[in-house]
Amino acid sequence: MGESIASSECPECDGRLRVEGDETVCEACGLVVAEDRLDRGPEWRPLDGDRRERTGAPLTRSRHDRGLSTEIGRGGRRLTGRKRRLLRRLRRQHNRARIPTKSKRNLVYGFTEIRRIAEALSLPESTRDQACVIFERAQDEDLLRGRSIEGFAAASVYAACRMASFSRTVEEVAAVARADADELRVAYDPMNRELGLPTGPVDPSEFLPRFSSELNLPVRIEARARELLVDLRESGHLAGRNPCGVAAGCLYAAAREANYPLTQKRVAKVADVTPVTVRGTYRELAE
DNA sequence: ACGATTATTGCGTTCTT
DNA sequence: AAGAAAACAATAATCGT
Repeated sequence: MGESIASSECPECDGRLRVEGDETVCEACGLVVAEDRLDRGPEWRPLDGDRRERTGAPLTRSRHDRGLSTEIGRGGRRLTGRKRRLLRRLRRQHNRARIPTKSKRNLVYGFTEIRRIAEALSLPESTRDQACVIFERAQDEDLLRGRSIEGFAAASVYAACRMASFSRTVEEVAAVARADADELRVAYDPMNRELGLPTGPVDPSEFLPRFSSELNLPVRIEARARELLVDLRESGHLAGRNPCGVAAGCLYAAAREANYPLTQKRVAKVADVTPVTVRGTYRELAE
């Protein structure tokens, strides 16, 4: 067989690949491996009323005007002073007209920040756009007043990741956002409450691929850790525990089982927990 | 405000080289 | 024998309810 259609490992980090919407993304690093947005029927635009009469270029959620903007360039410089002044005036007025209201301005700012965060986290487009949807809903529900836009931008990204089973910790998001972890939480809580986000508890297995590849562990160890995880789940041992810590503990146990050299300290570090926590789930596994 | 989980710190023990 | 890693314990901080 010539070129295989679906290789199942990420070319960057060997993480597992998953199809999400039009994209094939790496669960570990979020790299978009393949994109295919040709002829997939009507564009996916949730929560957007019935305005589906437009046609044209693919729309993106992450610009307030969904990419349908026109700019007046400053290309030719072979103009007389009078025409240059005219053009300059036109350009200024045009740019003003693009942003009709104050609230739109906030949207623009929020979307810009979301783009920036999503870029820093190498998130797939679909997740980024989902974050924009969430942000816009939050503003429509008037959740923003008295709270920071940056916090909501970060929280939107965090929420979108969780909804895509792509969870990042609030610390990870806050690290690249212009908001700290507290701001993120202060924004996320009302969003989760008022918007009724479909986010169940975070499954520790969502962290296995990323941790595993950061530690360069063989795939068989990650697979074994996944098995240990379902054991824990079935015996009800992971209620209320930090999912990162549980994932780290399973990786450690799997490595030790295979006599693969991996210290508690190292897994604990990539999982952003302490060795004590790793040990906690490790001994749970020794039933 | 409460109970459970986790972090932190310190220290005697076990494993590796 | 020396140094690192894992285990243990007590207290403080944090989180979910």
